Amino acid sequence: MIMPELPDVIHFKNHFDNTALNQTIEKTSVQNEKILKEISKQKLTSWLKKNKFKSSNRYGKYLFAELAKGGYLIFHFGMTGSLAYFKEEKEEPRHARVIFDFENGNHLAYICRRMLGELDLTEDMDSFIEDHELGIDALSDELDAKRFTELMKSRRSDLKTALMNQELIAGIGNVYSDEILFQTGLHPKKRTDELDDKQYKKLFQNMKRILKTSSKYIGQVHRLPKNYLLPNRDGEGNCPKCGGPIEKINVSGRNGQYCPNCQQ
DNA sequence: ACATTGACCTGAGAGC
DNA sequence: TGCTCTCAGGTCAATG
Repeated sequence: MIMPELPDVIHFKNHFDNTALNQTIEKTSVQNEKILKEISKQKLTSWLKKNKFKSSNRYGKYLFAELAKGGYLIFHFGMTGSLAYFKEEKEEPRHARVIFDFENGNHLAYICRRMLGELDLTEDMDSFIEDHELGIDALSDELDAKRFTELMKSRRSDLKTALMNQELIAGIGNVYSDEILFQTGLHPKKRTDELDDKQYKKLFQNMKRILKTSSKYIGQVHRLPKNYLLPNRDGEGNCPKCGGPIEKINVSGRNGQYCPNCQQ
């Protein structure tokens, strides 16, 4: 199953860009109004009527679809959200909460099984990002090792919690924080003030590399590099580096996984 | 300032 | 086969 973190949202963005851009939206069907949360069904449907998705931007775990007539439709995927473009009505995916019908007869479904995601509208991306107190995007070119280190050290918490804090760096969730720490050989509960600059640089480089690499193989974990922890989650999977058992660890209420041998 | 806990929400899959 | 029930972990809010 896909847990929508930054690499997954890159994947959704690619799908969206390859299918849904520049087509007139004829109709928007809201199957479950609770997914809108901040906006009304009327506002959404009227805003999108005869409009077009002009481009898209990803920020953290959010996808902003720019509308030809101004403003942005914002997709947040919660834990179980995704997008699927389809042609025939009978192909409509399960748990589709909102469906966009295009002039060409095709459709885009916003799927969200557990209803923890949200669709929203905004006039301005920057103010939305500010209002939601999102930190710098994890893959932003403006984020370098120095700034990353400063951000991480600004919180006195454990590494895993700091990595997942969207106010510091936006985009990393439970799965990829585990992977980044695993690849760097750091224990999830190590404190942010226990690392030196060299270790932070390594952590930073691994973060960038893992997020980029993973985005190419969403839904096909077998194609990930052989030393990744990710395919070994949830099961009797062993550590791909030392062969030892993967253990669960509760960090800030999250179910983290790590190798006690490789991550001291 | 940070940690902890619970609420939101639903269904896949485990276990019996 | 079918029932029950645990569990998944993104984000926010309340409490310690």
